Amino acid sequence: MPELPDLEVYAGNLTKQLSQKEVADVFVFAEDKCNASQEKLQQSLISARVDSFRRSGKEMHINFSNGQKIGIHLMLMGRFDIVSDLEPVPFKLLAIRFAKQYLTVSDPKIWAKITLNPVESKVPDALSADFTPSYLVTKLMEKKTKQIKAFLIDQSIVRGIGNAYVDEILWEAKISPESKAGKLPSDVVNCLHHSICHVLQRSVKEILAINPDIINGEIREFMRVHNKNRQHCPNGFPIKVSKITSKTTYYTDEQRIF
Amino acid sequence: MPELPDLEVYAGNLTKQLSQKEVADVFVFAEDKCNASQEKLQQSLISARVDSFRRSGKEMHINFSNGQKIGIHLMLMGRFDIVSDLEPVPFKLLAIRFAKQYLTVSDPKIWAKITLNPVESKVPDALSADFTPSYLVTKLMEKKTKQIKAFLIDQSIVRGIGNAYVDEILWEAKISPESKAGKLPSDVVNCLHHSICHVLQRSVKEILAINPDIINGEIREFMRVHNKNRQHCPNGFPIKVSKITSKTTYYTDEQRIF
DNA sequence: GCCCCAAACAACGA
DNA sequence: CTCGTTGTTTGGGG
Repeated sequence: MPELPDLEVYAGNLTKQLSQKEVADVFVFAEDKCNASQEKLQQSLISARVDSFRRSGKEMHINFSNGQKIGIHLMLMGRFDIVSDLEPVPFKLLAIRFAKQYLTVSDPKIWAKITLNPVESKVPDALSADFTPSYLVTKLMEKKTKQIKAFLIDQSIVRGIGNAYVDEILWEAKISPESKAGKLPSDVVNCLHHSICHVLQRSVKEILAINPDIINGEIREFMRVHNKNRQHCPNGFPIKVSKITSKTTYYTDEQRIF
Repeated sequence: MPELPDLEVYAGNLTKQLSQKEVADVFVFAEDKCNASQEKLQQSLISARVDSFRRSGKEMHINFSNGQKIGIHLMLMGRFDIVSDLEPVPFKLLAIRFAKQYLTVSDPKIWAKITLNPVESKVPDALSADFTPSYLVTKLMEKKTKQIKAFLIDQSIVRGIGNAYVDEILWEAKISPESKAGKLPSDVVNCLHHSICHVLQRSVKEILAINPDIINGEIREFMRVHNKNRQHCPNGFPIKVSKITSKTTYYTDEQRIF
């Protein structure tokens, strides 16, 4: 459910709520969703303090004062909660106990993944400085026959863009999702790069404006086209729905195909 | 160009013309199209006699009296010729000299392939006894999501059917080329098996009736639907043309989709 | 709304 | 009308 902007806001709020807190205990409820045992996590984390929560692509990274890290991928339905009692939280995968509260990671589908000390990805994050226009050009040429929508949500090309925000980005850039990566003119590529950064950063602000303290759930009401509740985009064009590479896609006739 | 029925007729005619003839010499004009050098072929074949030419899938096999074999795949444009002088034959890949004539294999695209002692394929030939209805059923289930046209021309499933005859077969069986392999009812599968054998064997006779001595070139004028010169099939239905898995396909609305 | 794998399909070259 | 290789898309499952 959460995509990059949601996770970005969660990171700030979780950092605000939990930084400097000392880990009292760690519980793993689904060993097969974690690359380390409960014992290993306890050894690694107990008595360390939280430094920060940082988003990396679609994962959340928790950095601890002793240099240990935890990576969490929420997949489709995972969520964070901060609770005083574990009992009421259903579908728990992980809980970290602090003095008088717990951070839980839960997922009714049990698809979320927990990683102790995840390796740094070499793929640029969509909001990182190394995701440059020239990197984008190079990859577009390498993947010239790939549909631009499939290209942008491919986490091995750029990390963080998901199926909802890619529609917003392509709509803002006025590019049809079916365009071939290798066919975008260079002015359109520059426009696309700008739209990626602009849409994602603007969405962070829009989420904060609606729910400044959010650490789970999604806010999508501000979306321009990837939005079940709209029939028209802000320019008044009717929103169309179809499947592009098996994924539900919202777009309008304003978007040019290349 | 040549498909199974053409090759079947070539095999009979080449056997008729060349069997018992003794190999005087062998010339290889394109070493990269052959798995053996000219010297190796000369050592293997000189002074052996031709036993027979036999079609195997879309390949021609020449069997020699000393147990050696040559496999020839003509690909799209390759051809056999029997000539008294090599000079006029363009695009030669291979020539076998007999007492006073040559058998040549030529190909303007240089795609044809020559194989000394090809290994026997374990995939059944479409006209062999091991291509049974029950084999067909098994493979249809294994490849259940594959389009039936793509299925039938896949040489790893059954050898010998190409893009022209598959259209004739599917038209005779009244099966749409887009049908999924796994969805054919069992009576339709039996009908399909019968059509495969019937269309191919009948076409051998039709070619022989038109040109009994043919050893190259193609005869397609008798084709019911895969035929540029027809607008209607024999039943009067208009012939439609489209692309199925990138291949030109002729069919009519008589053919049911499963 | 996610990611993975296997299988099918498309694009290109020889 | 042919085949092989590579990369992309599809479909099913967790």
